[in-house]
Amino acid sequence: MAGVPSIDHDPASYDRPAVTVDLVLMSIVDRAPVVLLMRRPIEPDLGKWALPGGFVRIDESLDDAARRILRDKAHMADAYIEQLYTFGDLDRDPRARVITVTYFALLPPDRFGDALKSSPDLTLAEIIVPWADETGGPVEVTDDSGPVALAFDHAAILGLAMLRLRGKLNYSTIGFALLPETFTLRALQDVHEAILGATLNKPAFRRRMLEKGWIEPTGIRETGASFRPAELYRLRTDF
Amino acid sequence: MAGVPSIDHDPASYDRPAVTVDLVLMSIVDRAPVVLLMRRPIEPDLGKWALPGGFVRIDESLDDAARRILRDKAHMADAYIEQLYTFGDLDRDPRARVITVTYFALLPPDRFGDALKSSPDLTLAEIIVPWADETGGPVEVTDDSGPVALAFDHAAILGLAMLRLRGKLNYSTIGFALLPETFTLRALQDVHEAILGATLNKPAFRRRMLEKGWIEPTGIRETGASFRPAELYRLRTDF
DNA sequence: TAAGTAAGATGCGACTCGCATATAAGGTAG
DNA sequence: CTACCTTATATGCGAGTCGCATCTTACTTA
Repeated sequence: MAGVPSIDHDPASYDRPAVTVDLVLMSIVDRAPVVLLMRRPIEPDLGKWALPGGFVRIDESLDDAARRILRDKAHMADAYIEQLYTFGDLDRDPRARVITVTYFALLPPDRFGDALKSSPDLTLAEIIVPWADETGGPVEVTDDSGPVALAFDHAAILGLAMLRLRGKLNYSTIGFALLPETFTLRALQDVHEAILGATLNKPAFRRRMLEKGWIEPTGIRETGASFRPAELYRLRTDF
Repeated sequence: MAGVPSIDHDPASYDRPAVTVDLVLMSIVDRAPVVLLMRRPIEPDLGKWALPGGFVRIDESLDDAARRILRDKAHMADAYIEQLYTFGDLDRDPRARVITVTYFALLPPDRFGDALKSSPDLTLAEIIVPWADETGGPVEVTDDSGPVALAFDHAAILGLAMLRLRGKLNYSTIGFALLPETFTLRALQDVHEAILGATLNKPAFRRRMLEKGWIEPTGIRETGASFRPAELYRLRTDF
């Protein structure tokens, strides 16, 4: 979708803020939500961890900028991506007035392997949500070596992403972006539980998912388990 | 809330897009949603109706820019205001690359009187939503003299505002911004019905609103009606 | 062949919601 | 003063949803 402003002056007559895009790239690892972070190579907040981001070029749309940064900085191929919020307070960067449009994307965890191998300045950090339900607020982040210091107010941006994700989980197919093409109902429930930070009732979850009509059975069953194999489902593409 | 980008180059080394803020100022008149529009005084789309908007200054936050435009261009005092979405496609304005952050606000209808009197280039146009439920899409707009031609793709922006408004109506106190300080349950239901474009069941609506705990009775009753007077309620401020 | 484990199904009580209907409280007309 | 009109407010009931306990199924392992 594209909008057009109501302009009544020559745009060139104003000083312009810089515009950047930051990405919240999330996944689920070991039943916990994680986010891709980059170590900042320069001041300010040198050495702290930050969301991957970059400037919007004059000849690319915001969505294109988000996809370019996804590809070049986060080393990811295309993914489900969605605009989150735009941050425009003053003094967000000591060097210049910067407005940042944030996007968030969801990917299966195996999609992060190449990115993490390509650079030691990338990490997948676990998100700990210290609030419940619709409360909102900043989140905390940890990796293998303990709590992670986030640059700027990226904890608040991550909190907004978690809030949006939780809100959309039940009335959109957003959660399936974290799963491979075929999956079991148990795997789907694990994704929901990780995002919501709560355990769900199995029969009720199963009923709800099947009644939504989003998924269809493949007729194939999981293999390898030492117990009754679960049926594999896929997201329907024919609506 | 304020975010800070991940910057790894000097911001000054890039060409910068212009950034504007557009406002979707909505109300309810005669049980229909309406929006404040300005007639465009210049090309492009001269003479068409557009959302009030303007450039973001280098020394004001996005939220401050929205409030300034609300005051100066729409002639409104402060109001409940909320960021909607940011539009950043190319060629949105033939004169320059422009990124527009949209906000929407809700006001009781009497708050528009001064603004409409102050300028013949302002109008309150009725919004006709041609879709139901969560579908989304552009809306149509009419005023006393029939269908109104909207500038650019402002019909799509308005559609997004209606979608957001409908979505938040049931789990936030957003709808109360359209009512005076005290109101009857019937008036509250009229607001909900106008926004949702559907009639609601009266006992169920009343039960739901009272159970949410958002409102409290004032002990005062409506006067003037030639039938049983309704109790006046107010939005609780003590949470 | 029995035991163990998790998938998948079923039945039930609590709760919500729409709807029909009943009662209450004013004004108005005679 | 009283019957009547209109809308506010309350209540009771059936359908549908959801959580939960429990039962059955299917596969591996000992």
